Amino acid sequence: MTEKQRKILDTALELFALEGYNSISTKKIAQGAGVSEGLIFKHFGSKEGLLDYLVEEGVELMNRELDTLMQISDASERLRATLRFPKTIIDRNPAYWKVQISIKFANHEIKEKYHNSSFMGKAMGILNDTFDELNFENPQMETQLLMQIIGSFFMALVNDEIENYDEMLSFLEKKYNLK
Amino acid sequence: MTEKQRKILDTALELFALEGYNSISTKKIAQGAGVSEGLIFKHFGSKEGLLDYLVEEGVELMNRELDTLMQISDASERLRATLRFPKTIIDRNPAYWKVQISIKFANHEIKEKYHNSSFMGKAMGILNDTFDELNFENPQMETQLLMQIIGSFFMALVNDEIENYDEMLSFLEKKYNLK
Amino acid sequence: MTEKQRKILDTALELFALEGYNSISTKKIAQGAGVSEGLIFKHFGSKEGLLDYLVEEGVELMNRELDTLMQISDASERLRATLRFPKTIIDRNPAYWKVQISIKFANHEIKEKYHNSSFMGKAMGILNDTFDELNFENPQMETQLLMQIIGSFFMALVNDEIENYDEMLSFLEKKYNLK
Amino acid sequence: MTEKQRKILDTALELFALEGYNSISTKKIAQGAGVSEGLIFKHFGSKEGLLDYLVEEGVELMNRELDTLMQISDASERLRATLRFPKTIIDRNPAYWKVQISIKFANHEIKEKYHNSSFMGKAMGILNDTFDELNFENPQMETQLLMQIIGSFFMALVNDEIENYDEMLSFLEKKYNLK
DNA sequence: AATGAATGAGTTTTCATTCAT
DNA sequence: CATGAATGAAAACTCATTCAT
Repeated sequence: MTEKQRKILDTALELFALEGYNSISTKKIAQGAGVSEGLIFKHFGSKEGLLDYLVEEGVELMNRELDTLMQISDASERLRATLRFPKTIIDRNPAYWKVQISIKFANHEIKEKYHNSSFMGKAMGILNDTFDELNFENPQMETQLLMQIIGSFFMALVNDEIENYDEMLSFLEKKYNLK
Repeated sequence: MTEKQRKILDTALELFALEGYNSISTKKIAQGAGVSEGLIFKHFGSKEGLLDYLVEEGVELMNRELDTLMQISDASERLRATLRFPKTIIDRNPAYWKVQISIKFANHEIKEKYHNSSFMGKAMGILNDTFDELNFENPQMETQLLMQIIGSFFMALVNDEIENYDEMLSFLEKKYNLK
Repeated sequence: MTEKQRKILDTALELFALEGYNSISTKKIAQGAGVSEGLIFKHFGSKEGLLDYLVEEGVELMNRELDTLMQISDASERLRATLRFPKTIIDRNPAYWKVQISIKFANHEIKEKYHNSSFMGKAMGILNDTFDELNFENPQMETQLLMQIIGSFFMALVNDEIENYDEMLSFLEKKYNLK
Repeated sequence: MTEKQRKILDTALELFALEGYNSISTKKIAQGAGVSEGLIFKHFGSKEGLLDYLVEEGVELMNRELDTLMQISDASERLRATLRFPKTIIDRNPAYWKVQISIKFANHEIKEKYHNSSFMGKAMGILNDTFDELNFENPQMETQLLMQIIGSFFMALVNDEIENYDEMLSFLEKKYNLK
């Protein structure tokens, strides 16, 4: 990957997140990245091809993060890490995830692309096993509920809509008997 | 409001929901509504004016639904109704809310408009009072968490992403000691 | 048809003929016609839609010219008129046919469109009947040959590649025993 | 000439014939030939340079074919060969002439290039001498007419628009007293 | 000789909006 | 109230061409 290719990706990621895929023109991306508009199409084929590339990158990185999560052997510890997961990975790579996730939630077409992707199933698998190990009464329902909660936290965090996230974490940990 | 005015609003609502505000042209709306493109501008000034009108309508109806919720005197009953709230109002007016809510969640600009609107505060007020009356330990945190959960249910429901919603409700009611 | 619509058609016809369909941009047409580029698409849908319209117009006018030819009752007279046909109709509507025919012969896609069109069959029918009435030995072959000759004259005339057309006509009339 | 150079020429010839010079991009040629786009410009300077090279090649080969025709000493035989000329050379080198000729007739710019080229004059010279030797009354007019006919046969043949070419040849030979 | 990254001007087409009727 | 002709700016994308390696 050439330097300019990377620059295009970074710029697009940032702009898509700020104003949405539909509102950002390829011209703006090119200007932001300091390259010619044509280069975007040379490298990514189309505006949607560029988006695909970004989404794919996000999926792969997310899968790697989930692998890390999965390797925590102690179930309580793993559940605690899961609750902290949104914040953890956003903190580790702030700009990147802010935009990746806001793309995901802001956009119609992308939601589809993401949804078929492996990592949702993987995440549910991890959670289900965890609740199982911890002998929760209804691991399946617990999983489903927590997936919703974590999803909504992801969205809230990238939109800076949560101030007292730490407080919320303590609160949740108590609910899940982790304290 | 003339018949054509109403037709424009209904068509726009549906199309915005299906493909997103940015992807729908005024031409498509006009064709769908069977009116001339000019008429949209005569009545609503601009495409954004049309959107504003729709959002405003949604806010007002939501406020009325919340008023109904608020009038439930028994706190347990009220909390139960709150959990059921997303499904209840969507069932009462399926097409309407499917689109109103999917507009809200799919779109950048609209999110802002909605967010400043009164009903979020009102909803939080109701929830806070309810948890208070029910002597929950930390009403504020409970409120914040349940707002997230309910929000994510709204989104899941309009996208038909939840199959076992009733089971989920039972599960939640148990969590909130309503059973 | 509004005045501007007609202006677009006339300008396009002229420019297509001068430099070929592919080499003329919709921008050039709009500038030449003194209208906005968008108007072309409002009225004709696409650049190809504009071409279709022009071709269709040509087919219809050609059919009408052939009807006139067909109404000549005397066979010798009709054959003489047929030989003169290219020049006759080009003289009657010089600019129009110059471009219509040069479009037809210069362009790949259009050739197809024209070829399926009725007037080729109609022309062959007229010629065949004529040679029949005049008791030519092999009317079918005569028809086929003369169609080729007339076609090549059309092309030569619109490209101003023939100086001594009248001489050529006399020569042909002798060949066909019309003198 | 390197192997890649030849591949470029062959690919371009074929593509130009299929879709026209203007509609074929250098990218398509490069892809079809399995070379980089840059190489086309290295070897031929520009897209038009590539075209020039192709046209020149065609002119030279055509000239050689005409030389062969010219060497037929018997005038009747030569005229017969002339009538068969389009079919003869197309059969001898089918792919090559199909495209060379369809380029010539399909394209504006190329027509000019061809027209100034030597072989048209040479062909007319041969025909004129032939009709002279055969004591036709008006060799010049005969020449002009037959040039048109042969031209139109070339075009018809490359477009597969003639089924009964042999029958047509017999018919013509009779017309020219060759039978 | 050959590649492939890069460009900038150009292409067709879409869009929200205005205005005379 | 309603239409539809008309606009101009901007959209995604293509193209021939250059150049460093």
